[in-house]
Amino acid sequence: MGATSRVTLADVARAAGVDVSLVSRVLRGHDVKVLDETRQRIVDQARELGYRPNAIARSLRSSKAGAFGLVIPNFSNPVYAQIIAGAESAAARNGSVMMTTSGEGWDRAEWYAALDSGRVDGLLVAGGSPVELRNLRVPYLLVNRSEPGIDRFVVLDDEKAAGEAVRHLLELGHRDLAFVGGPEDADTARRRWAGFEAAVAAQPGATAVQLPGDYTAAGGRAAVADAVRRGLRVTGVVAGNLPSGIGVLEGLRDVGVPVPHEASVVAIHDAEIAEYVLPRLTTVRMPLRELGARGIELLTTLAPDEPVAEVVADPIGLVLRDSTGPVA
Amino acid sequence: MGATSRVTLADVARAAGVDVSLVSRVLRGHDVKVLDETRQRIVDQARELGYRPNAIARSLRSSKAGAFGLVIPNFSNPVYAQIIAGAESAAARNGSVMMTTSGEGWDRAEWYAALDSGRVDGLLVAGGSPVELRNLRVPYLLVNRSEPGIDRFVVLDDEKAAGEAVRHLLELGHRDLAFVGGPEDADTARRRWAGFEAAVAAQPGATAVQLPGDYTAAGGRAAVADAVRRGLRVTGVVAGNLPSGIGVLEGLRDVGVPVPHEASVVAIHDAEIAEYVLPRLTTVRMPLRELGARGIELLTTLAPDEPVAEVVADPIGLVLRDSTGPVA
DNA sequence: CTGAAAGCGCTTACAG
DNA sequence: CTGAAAGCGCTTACAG
Repeated sequence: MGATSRVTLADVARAAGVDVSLVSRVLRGHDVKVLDETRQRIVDQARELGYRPNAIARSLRSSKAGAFGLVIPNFSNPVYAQIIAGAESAAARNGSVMMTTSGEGWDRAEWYAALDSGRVDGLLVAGGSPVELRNLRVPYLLVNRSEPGIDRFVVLDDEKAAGEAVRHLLELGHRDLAFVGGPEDADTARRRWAGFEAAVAAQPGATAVQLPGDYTAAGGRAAVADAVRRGLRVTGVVAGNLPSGIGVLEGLRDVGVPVPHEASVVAIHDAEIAEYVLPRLTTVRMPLRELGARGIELLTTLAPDEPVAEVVADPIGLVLRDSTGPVA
Repeated sequence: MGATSRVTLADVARAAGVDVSLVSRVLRGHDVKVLDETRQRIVDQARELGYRPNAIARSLRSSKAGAFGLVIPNFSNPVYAQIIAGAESAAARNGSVMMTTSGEGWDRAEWYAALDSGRVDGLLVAGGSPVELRNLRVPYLLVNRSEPGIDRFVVLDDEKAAGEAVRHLLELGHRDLAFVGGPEDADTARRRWAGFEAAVAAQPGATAVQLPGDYTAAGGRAAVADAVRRGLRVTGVVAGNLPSGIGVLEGLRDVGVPVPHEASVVAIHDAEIAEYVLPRLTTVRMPLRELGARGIELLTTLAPDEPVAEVVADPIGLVLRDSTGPVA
């Protein structure tokens, strides 16, 4: 482990017989004009001693953390995994590490204070309470959500995605369509409903109804099962997200409606789990990686208080599996 | 955003008409004996100015990062979500933030250097190449794996878990048992096989066979399907992990063996996805949260180079669902 | 009870 | 081409 007293710039300088400032310049690979021999001595000694720059000291001096934070509500949603992957790649290109956290076990306020303390150059916020954001010093950006009164966010083109789902169902001949929504405070669900409704309205004779959901499998299951039991006529269902879609599959089974023979189901968002359910779930793939990457790019290029309201629209596309088919 | 020039201790000190050192002591809530009136003035001014301590400066001064890192191979495996959750809670209790990262997009060596630079007080390593670990300055601990030549790790009681799975199948009357293994380099798979074999051996007349897997659904599917096609007689299958188990379900369907009527399947590890497949998958729940939490505890209590080889054994337990039943 | 000083490990003008 | 100085924002002995 060799956690024995870290080697500092001063150690290298002493060993090489030069000043620390010269070591710093040489090792950082700056504009330095040094004798080849001196440079060699410095580089050799640095390697010999196993010198590693101290990021903390560098940060303090330069007021640059070399790190970005990503706040998510929890790690068990595959949607976040994709956002994280995109953000990590973009951060790497920037030479910054990505540090993702969900603040489980912390008091919200304390936790935000701990994050907002110079440790990161910017914060991507994909979850957590928006109230605390206002007081943040560090530049932040909402990803995959917008919030009234917050003028910095990147979202996906939820309307387009819902529209794709509807058009797929319409092409298969479905006319009685239902949308399983999300929780009250999810702006994504509102936009998806808007896209759903608009796409249905474009088809004469087609009807749109919204079923109350909460973005969970249990919610989706109950929503469709209840609706069918109450006599709702529906052959095409668009689920607001993946868990809902899986729930819808179960709900339809509960009430004896075979999928895709008597009803088709499409969910917004794609992830591996869609392959594992039965029938394999048709989805609309969303550019989540691209969203995460774009978030980091904006954080690195925008002024800290520059407003931004961006929509990442591509690539969005239907992933055809077994839960959709022609109308019976 | 107010990203305008951060407020420092010096600003508060000036406003309160005292020295920075006093402000530091008061705000840190140390042993300080101060006039109530002075303390009040300091506290008021700090709030008034919106002072937030700079974690970087504090770190540099105290050589304590107040953060722990967790390295995982990727975020899309639900097993890691549970480890992360446990680690975050434990870190919070310690007043430290947890920063999780997978290094996607980085060159391994560069990335380890970026992590090993004073940013964290310790590193929990649940993935990534072990070779780089040797050169690390920061104290680290392997979680959920062991590695030859590395004497710091916490693992789960994989043998016990496999044993539980086997005993469940034996109780149901199954005697021809198969284990779907993991990749060559997964020590967890070796331990699970050992536990499987020992438990089967304890039952006279029972037979154990190992099928080659790779911890993926595709691997599990191919393994059982091939085995059955080749004429292997098996009614009880233990899958080395969750994806394998889901694959086994599909493989059995491929070759027309109904589950649980003609074969039972149990997977090691439990997560929400087990509820979503058909039939719902019986699993052995592993203490992953506890593992993550224990990792952080050890990192905070152990000397940096103190060896540790710990097994987190509880709670391990069967989660009975629909993929197991009495022998036909 | 409070202040002045030193120093954590760097980087960046500024001299020479 | 190289060195000496200042300073990033803190904390912690040490004085008084």
